[in-house]
Amino acid sequence: MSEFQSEEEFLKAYNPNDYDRLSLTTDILICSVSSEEEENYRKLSKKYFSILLVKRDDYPFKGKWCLPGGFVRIDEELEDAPKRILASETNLHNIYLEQLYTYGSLDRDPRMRVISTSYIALVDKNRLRDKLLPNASWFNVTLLEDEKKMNITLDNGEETISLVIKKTLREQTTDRYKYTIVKNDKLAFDHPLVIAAGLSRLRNKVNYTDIVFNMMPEYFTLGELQQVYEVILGKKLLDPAFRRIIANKVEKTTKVKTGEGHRPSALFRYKVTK
Amino acid sequence: MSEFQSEEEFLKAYNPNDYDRLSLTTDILICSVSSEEEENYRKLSKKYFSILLVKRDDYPFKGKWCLPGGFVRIDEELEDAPKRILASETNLHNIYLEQLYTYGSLDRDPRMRVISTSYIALVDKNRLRDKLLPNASWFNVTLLEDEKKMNITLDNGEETISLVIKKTLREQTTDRYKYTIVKNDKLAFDHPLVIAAGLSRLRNKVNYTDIVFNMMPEYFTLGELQQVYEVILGKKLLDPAFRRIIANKVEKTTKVKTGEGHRPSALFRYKVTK
DNA sequence: CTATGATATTAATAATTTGATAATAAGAGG
DNA sequence: CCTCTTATTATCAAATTATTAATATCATAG
Repeated sequence: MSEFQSEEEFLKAYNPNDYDRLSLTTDILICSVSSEEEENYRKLSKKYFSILLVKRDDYPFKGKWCLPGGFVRIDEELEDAPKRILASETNLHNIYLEQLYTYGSLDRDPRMRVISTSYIALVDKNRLRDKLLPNASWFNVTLLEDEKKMNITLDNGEETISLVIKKTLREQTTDRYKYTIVKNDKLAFDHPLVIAAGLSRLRNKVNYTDIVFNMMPEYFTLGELQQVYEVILGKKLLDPAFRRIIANKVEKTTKVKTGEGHRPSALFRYKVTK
Repeated sequence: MSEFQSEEEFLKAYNPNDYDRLSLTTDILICSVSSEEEENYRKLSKKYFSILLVKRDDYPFKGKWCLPGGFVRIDEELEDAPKRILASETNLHNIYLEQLYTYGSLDRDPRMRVISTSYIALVDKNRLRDKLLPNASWFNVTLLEDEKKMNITLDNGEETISLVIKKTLREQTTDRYKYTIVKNDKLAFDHPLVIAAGLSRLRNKVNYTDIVFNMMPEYFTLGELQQVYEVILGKKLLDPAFRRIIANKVEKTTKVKTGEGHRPSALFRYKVTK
């Protein structure tokens, strides 16, 4: 039973330092697909999916790649931290942002006990007018997944990062799979787990939301859109089936994309449905 | 650039107190359905869904109900905290436990800056042999939801708690809905948000996982199972459709349930499929 | 000891969705 | 103008889901 007469009285006597305190950081999986500019410049024949990594030029994990992130300030709303970091990396505001998972292993940071809440952000590269920070780079993502593991390959044109994450089936006791990093040479912290969680979330959510359009340019062909779905889902889709599913999410414009050496495609736009 | 020559050297010089530190708690939404014992005793004609709340007998929020929870210890794995608390409340181990969401509003705890990672736990009440702690109580849950709001009613036989949570549709900028508490008289902290998040997660996950069986007794009739699905999904299901969906997840036993005043039902058991 | 009520269970059929293949369209490049 | 390539649409088959109806079986009332 309490020795206090009122909530006010209790709070006045309360000493926050009586409890364990720890540090909170946030890590952001920033996702996008290739931009029109990039496609013209590099003569790419298809859309691909990519994530943004930053090279660490300081300890810990000096020289390794990591997700953009940083400490959550004591006087900052939790969701404002990823927004702030996103703005500092890309100079973009008003970005799709969704909380992924909170990681809190005792040994995830060699410096001290750090908890990290991860977020996934989806951006349209065409909106990125400013240059990236010098130590940031977009990595093309390839994901091969089966019941036992995820093979993730990241490639920025100069360097290839190969991750293997084991999926352990758990029966009743908790979430369906437990993810364990079994191969990781070049990424800092437990960031492979964040990437795996983000790609899984995306792969799942693509099926029942319009989330993908956050990464698409304003105008796109259905072929390009289908390629993005295919990369995220990791499988080929049949044209008629894809078009049936997508039909009421997009609207045809009068614009077309020509010069591809074949029949031009109509350009579509995302149609917000109520 | 760093003034250190190695990771070891850096870590030796590192002072954790240079950064903001805050407290981390965990809250657990413990879910179950009515037990056989309870049904016999109270002559219940159907299964219902319930969550466990604890009455606070100390400040802050003295006299209000809240989810079981507590501080995460500095030397404790993040997932071990909810396990520890679950064991102290129910004396059960090896329970289905899944991380829900991390809440970090500046004003969510009047004492100080506290971040809370919430979990959902699913238990079979029939396994609860010990009495509950004196200040804990199971509340029957009714959920009415539409595009604009969630109406949640909690009832433990003596007291009724009525929550209203507004769902604000957000277009592209983030997760589909933003949840805001618009009515809450009897729950502490932001726990109505945790309940809403948990019920949504359950409602969604029921469709593509076997999660429900974590709350079921070993033997159950298909009618009872269907009732649980119906309460979670908040809608009536047609018998043949339900049976088709559930068919390869359960196996018929030779047992039957009689004495109900009508044709007896076969008892089924969960069949773990590879 | 039979009629009735109640839910269990399954059968049968209609409606809808999805899968797969094929046909037609139209610019680029020779 | 012919061929290549991808775009786009049509068509039909296959599978799934929805709906209705029929039958089963015990408890209880009379």
